[in-house]
Amino acid sequence: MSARQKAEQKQQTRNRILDAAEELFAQRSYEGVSVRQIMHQADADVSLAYYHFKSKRDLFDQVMLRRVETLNDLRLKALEAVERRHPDDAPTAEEIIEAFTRPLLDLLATEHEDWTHYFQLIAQINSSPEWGGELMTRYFDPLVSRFIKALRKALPDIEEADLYWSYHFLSGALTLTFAETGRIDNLSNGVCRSSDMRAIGECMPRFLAAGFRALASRD
Amino acid sequence: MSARQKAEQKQQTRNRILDAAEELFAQRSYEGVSVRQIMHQADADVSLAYYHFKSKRDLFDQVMLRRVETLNDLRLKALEAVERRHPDDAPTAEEIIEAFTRPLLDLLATEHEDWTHYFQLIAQINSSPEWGGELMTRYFDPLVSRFIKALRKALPDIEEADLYWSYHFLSGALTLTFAETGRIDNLSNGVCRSSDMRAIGECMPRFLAAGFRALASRD
DNA sequence: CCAGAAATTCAACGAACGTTGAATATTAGT
DNA sequence: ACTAATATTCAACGTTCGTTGAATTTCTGG
Repeated sequence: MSARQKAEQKQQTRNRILDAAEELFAQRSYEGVSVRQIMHQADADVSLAYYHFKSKRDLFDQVMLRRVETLNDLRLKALEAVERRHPDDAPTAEEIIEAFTRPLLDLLATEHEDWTHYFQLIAQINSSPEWGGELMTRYFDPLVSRFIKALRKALPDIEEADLYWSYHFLSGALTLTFAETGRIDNLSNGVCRSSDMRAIGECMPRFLAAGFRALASRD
Repeated sequence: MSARQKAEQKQQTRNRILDAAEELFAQRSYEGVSVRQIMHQADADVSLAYYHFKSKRDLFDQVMLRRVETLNDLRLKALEAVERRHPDDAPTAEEIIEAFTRPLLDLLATEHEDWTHYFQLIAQINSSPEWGGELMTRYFDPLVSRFIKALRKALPDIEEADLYWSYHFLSGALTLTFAETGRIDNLSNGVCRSSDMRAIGECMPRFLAAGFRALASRD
């Protein structure tokens, strides 16, 4: 085995640990899961966690970091693609929201197993007062500011506060929806399914864009 | 001290424990808080928790139950009041959403200390796959079904699935907003404040009603 | 084939966990 | 004042927690 291959195997183990941690953190929260449980699921010794990571908290941070860059990249590219289609005028609010949403839909549709736990984790963090303000800001602020700028251009009449509140409502709807908690399955008696990304893609951007426009138009 | 007064004092202790548990559960999640920490904050001995409650989990359930009836009552009354103002025609979607939202705004505006931790707790539960589907259904389904029925009447052209998805988006926006995580304060650099119930009352129902209407109108 | 680095396992630490049974303090009715 | 019930405290149980240092395996480069 070459040194190259060895390094790859180390990454493999590291990723197995990250996978296990991601899934369990998403299901039962940070404090609700022990390092032992994570390492059992990863099929590795407990102390190996502390060879690959500094602490439980560091492991959590690496779980977050592993995917955030990919996600932010995809979303940014989607936004730039939309803007490239509008060299002169501004894109519509719905197009921008589409760009913000589509990458999540696509990832969940094509690589569901890889991403579903991550989005569950984001949802829990987003609505936690302990972690929400701080972590969401750290990981998503640059991208979000970029989208808000685009939305401001699409809706020139909207007031600043209304713009931020609109995004906040969008954020709540998004994170809950992509967390796939099964709530809507229960409530609708099976009429809607949490995992139905096609249905979500159809109605969510329309719903949210209409909300933005309602606050943008004076009355 | 009469037997009556004694019973009241017991309730006082019980409520002190519930207050402490509510606040800490809301801030750091169920597993993130120990019974010892709760009883320390309640300024009482650890084992007193097990005199008043069967277990940690039972304590959690009683925290949920203590406020849910009050809340559901207020919301139901608000809906009935709206319907009484429309003996012939149907209320608008915005009026119904107002009735769903207003009680929360009022409680947070007038008794903020009492209710803020409860709404934080609801938000975390709502977006947790472990608890979300089950608990939200148990505590809120009857009321929510009642509101959805009213919305169906207000928007006769909406398809069933779109109606449930719309409510789902509303639910996400609502729970995140009332959780007051401080996220919007960071993002907006102080332009918006999580605790500004007046601002929320102004824009949230309009935003959400427009979303519902956008899905109700064919295109 | 051997030296040495890298990856993994073993064994254990003190601390904190949920929970319990017996002891104690407080009070109401007689 | 005595009793019985209720409310609260004390002391401890077995378990699990996050973390660590030393031993051991695995493998590469010389």
